[in-house]
Amino acid sequence: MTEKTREKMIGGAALLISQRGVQGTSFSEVLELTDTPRGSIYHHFPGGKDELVAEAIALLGSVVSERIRNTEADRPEQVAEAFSKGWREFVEATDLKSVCVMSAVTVGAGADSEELLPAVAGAFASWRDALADAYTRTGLGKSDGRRLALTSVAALEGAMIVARAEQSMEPFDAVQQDLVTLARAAGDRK
Amino acid sequence: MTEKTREKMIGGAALLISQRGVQGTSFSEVLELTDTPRGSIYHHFPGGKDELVAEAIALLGSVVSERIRNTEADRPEQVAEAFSKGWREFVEATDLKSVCVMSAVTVGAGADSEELLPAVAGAFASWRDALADAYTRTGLGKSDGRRLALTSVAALEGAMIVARAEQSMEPFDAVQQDLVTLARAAGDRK
DNA sequence: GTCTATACGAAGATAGAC
DNA sequence: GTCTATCTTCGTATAGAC
Repeated sequence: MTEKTREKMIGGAALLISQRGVQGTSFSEVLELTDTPRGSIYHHFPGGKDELVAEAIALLGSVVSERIRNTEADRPEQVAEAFSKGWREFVEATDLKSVCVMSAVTVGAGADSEELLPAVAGAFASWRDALADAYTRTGLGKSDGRRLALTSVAALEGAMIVARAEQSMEPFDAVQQDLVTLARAAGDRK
Repeated sequence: MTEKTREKMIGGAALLISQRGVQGTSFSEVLELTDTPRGSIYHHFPGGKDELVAEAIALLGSVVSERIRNTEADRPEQVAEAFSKGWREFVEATDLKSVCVMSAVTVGAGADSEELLPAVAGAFASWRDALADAYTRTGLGKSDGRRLALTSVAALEGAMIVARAEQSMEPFDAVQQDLVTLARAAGDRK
């Protein structure tokens, strides 16, 4: 079950990174959480920690953009609401102890491994493009769609951080409501 | 010049934290950047690294909330614009290599020192209250003002992260424009 | 208040056996 | 593929002299 071990490690790393940051996540913790053998790390990830983190980025990047693409919506505000809802569920499921993996990697990227930033940027871009698509499909103009997509991503990344710090969902509620307002207003202008 | 050394260390730590994260910032780097004597660290900060980080949080917390309180604005959108402008200048001045200290601490907080989170939460609260005040002073209702304040903080925290990852100011532009739109719309509803 | 030296622990990474 | 053992580096923190 080679793939199983590898996948488990990646998933576990993603979860830990979102809760403790990249530098706060050690191999030992990943092994313990995922119940995987220490001897396998450098077999599965010859590139070491950076490679593991890169896989976690890729995993979350594709999961989320897939999810965006599968969103069914007739109106722009439904796109905003669905996107926000996905993150909200994640944050609540982890007891307000998580931020987005992308934020965690971005923050820790200055120390070493600046090479991970492009991977994060790629994930952000894929989310933004998928969101922009969804917005324009529900009637927004191209430039409104792209701008709203960018704002949606940024605002929710930030909401997760503020919510984690304050241990409160209020920032989330505020952002979600305002994103819906923006989307609706943009839709009405058409 | 006791205070000088201490202040320099705090300022340098704040800058490094915003660029490399908390765990990515070592005493050695702070000392090198600020040209301060190694022997003074535990004299000035008997609580060790946590105390230094706590001081950086306090410093930035009060600087920013002070700045918000000194903003002159007649209309809500001017509040949003001024707040956004402050962060934009910071990000551009550091060559798109920084995120907010509060984000950096929040991300790294899960690993150890969960005790720093309340300090971050306090800073966020002070910004939010100062912003909410500014919004209501320009005519918004209490609940609109508070919600918009929360969204402003979250969206800009996120904008800094996405901008850092993508090495682009576009997320910033999008967030700023949308915040202004929201503020203006809220003002017009009155 | 500042110095040097050092204790102590943790983490990433490698080597070689099985 | 997985194991154990170990190397090396680095960071925080402490001790004690000046």
